[in-house]
Amino acid sequence: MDEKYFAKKIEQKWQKIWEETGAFHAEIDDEKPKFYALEMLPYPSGNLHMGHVRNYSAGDALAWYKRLRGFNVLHPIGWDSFGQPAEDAAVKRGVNPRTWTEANIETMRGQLQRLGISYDWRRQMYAHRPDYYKFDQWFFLKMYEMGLAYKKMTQVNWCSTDQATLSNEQASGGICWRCGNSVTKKDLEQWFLKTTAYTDRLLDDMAEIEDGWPASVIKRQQDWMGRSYGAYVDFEIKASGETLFVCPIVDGITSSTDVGKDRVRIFTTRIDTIYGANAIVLAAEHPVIQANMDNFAEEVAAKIAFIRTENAKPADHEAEIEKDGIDTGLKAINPFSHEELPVWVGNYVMMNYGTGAVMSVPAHDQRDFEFAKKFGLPIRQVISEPHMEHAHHTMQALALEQAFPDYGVLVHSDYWNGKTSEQAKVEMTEYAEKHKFGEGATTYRLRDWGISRQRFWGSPIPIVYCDRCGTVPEKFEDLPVELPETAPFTGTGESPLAKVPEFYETTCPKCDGPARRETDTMDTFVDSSWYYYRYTDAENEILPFDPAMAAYWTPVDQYIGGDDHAVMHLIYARFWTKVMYDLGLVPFAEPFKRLLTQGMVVGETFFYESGGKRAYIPPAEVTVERDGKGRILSAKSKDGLHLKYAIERMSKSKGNGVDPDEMVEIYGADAARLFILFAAPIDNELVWNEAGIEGGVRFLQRVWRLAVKWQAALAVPLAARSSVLDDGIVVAGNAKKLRQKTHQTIKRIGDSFESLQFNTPVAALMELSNAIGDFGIDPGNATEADVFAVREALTALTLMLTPFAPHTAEELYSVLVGNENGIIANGARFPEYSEELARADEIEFPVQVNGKLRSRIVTAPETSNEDLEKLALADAKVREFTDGKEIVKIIIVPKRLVNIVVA
RNA sequence: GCUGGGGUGGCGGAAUUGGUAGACGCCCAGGACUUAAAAUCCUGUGUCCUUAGGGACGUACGGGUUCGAUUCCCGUCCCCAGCACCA
Repeated sequence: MDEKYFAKKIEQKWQKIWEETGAFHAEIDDEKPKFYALEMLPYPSGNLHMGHVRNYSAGDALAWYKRLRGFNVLHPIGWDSFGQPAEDAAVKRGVNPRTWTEANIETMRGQLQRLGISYDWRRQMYAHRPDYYKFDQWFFLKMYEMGLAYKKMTQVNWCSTDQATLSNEQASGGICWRCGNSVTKKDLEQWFLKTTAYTDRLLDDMAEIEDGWPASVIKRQQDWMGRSYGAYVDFEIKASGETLFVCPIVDGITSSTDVGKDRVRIFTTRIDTIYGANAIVLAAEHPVIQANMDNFAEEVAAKIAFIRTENAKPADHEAEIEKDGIDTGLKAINPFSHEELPVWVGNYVMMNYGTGAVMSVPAHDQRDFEFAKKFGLPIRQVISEPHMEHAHHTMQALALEQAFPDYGVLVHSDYWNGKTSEQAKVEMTEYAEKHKFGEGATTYRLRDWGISRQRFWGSPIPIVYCDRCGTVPEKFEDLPVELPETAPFTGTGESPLAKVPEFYETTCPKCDGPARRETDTMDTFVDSSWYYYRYTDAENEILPFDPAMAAYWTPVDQYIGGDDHAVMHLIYARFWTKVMYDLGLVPFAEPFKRLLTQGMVVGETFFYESGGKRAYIPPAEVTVERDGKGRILSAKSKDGLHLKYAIERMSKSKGNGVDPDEMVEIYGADAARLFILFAAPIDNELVWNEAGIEGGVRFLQRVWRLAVKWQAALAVPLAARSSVLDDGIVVAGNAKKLRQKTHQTIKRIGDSFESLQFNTPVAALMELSNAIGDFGIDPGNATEADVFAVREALTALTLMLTPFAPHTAEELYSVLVGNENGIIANGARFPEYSEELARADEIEFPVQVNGKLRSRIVTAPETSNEDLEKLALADAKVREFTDGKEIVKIIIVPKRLVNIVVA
């Protein structure tokens, strides 16, 4: 053992040993309980960033902890290696996406290895390699067979200048992110997966996992899927005096929108308020409106067109949009009251939710209320507060200052008067069903998952178009449909694959005639929907994985990753698992038992604004003036420019990133990992500050020096001694106190891991090492009991340090145990704590007078209440506050405190 | 606006769910060692008052419950995140 702590030396040494001994190779073992620790797989952009380091340090700490607890741990990693940046690199720099991707993976794997994360490297999966994406295609065909994959016409964001389809983000603000010209909508046939067929299960199965998932993620998924219970109601439509024009069935709209040529279907969650309807309001894009456009008065048509254009513009989330609309002149008949209502178009009714049509009940819906106020429509209250008299309601409604959306008792509703909202909702829905003008209905916000991408760097969709047979799925045995070596990359137009005849020219799997392949590729969320199953059987060529292997390892016991994947990725993965359940591949429907979302790693950024965009200056090139509290007063660039500053997510483009390699080079992997977990609770945002990491190094050096100091005294190998002291050796004084601290710490750290806290156990380790440092007895004068206590403390410290600083721990452990086989091969376990030893034989009782701390008495924790009372009352400092006063009562909390109440 | 999570020293953060607020670390100051520096070690470090012993105040703010509140209840303010006319 070196006198000094050389991080790099021991890190390289143990990384080599781990690799040579296959220390982290996981194999099925029915003797041991399994634990599947999973972190979200990285996109191989070229470099690891500190967010990755945080994520993987936490996952690795947990994996090590579970190993030490005797679990058979699966801890794998892979590469989310399909996606746009590879293709952008091809467009910009002419590099082949495959070459670019493989090189990046190589770099990042090296970085992860230098951090010493304990992965089973044999199990890596690479989304972009045919042996993996073959099974993206396999799943697609299965879903096609199940009727879950289908093709339909939809609108996409389209930039006509660039001839490119854009994602919503790329079309943000209604302008193309690349060329700045305005974006239009374009119809395109796209493949969809029927996530909506699973919405109820996605929502209902949350009951299974809600204890193990952050409440915020559960909530966001619920909001995202947006289930609401209500009813459809059909209103007959009349064109006042004229014939009504036929309303065509338009694709892309809930099929239930169009129930007939002369009816319009609305969705409501409040059918009980239907007698209060004053109008039917349709979205400007509603098919009934579209069909009658030519028929409307000029100003009506103009207004509708205007609203439609406004709707197409990107929404400004800051401003509240004012209600707008126009009476179309059409009339609708309320099927309950038979009242004739005007049909309006309103800008607040959205075509893509429900049926694109609502009944407007201003008295009981705030939006309808605002609409009615603006256009002077009547407001009729039909739900009363239960205590109010019937006669007062109409008058009151006129005076309403806002809508009354609560449940209550029905009034002004004929037959239904006096019923509660709850009753009326059920009975009125039944009535509508019976009379065939409506039905109970549940609507969702969630749409089907569009997976077509007009890109090269993704898994080809295994479909063939044949003039004779139509749309034909590729045969399973002919998978994978492989990407060609390269394609013309322009970054514009349709999929690059459409320009590669060798790719798209094929024969029909059915009739062998000439046919053309689908040239779109799949969304990369497909890859990440099932990769964690592939780890359990990474080289299977027949199936995505062997169900028996997956049955041992999955479901994932702990998933750790960024909060930003709370909705999309985690819904798709849950959806995929449910499909797999239906296919009989897995015996459960929820893939992740527990989820931990870590906070972002952020840093200071400096920038100036030009043309509405921020131009960033790397912090290293900025002169910063700070106040005594460390807050920034001003910042100047090299050329004297005054800069603005913020705290933002670390990224290359903002120049505020920290290079993990640099951290490892300067401080060592162990210090970097330990510090990033220590610096803040895992779910908090972490503002990176370089000074802190030095504290991490100092701590490891301190531990190292303690080991060096005691090495000679502890020279007898651990194995030669029993783990319990021989009878007859009395452990007392400092040794006893140290043992106490050791056992208290063992308990604390164990508890912390179980509740997924990583910052507090590091603090506890620091305390324990401080306690060893403060032991007060030199190795030269140590008794056998002293040596025992120190050995116990150092051994526990070493083992409990393993999850945070595994290299250092391995090296220290090898010294303690006298061999270099490693912690795992030695069968080391997380130390056991003893309640008995952790108990202090003297504790400090605070003594309060009237709830204020006045003194402390030190005595045995078991001291009786009577004795505590006596001791407290006799205390000189206490008497200053009690003398001459009447003692009302004395409260004693066992093992906690004494509180004397005086008058 | 709605929903969720927060507000504790100069900073990051602890606090066994009602019982000594500020663990641990960073920063800063002083000291030891050194020719010097680095490293290391020691001491101090919530605010105010006090010659000392000590005292008063203190967990966003205002109330309340309690012997006792960072913790529970009511009200207000502020911050962060998500959603945003979802009928």
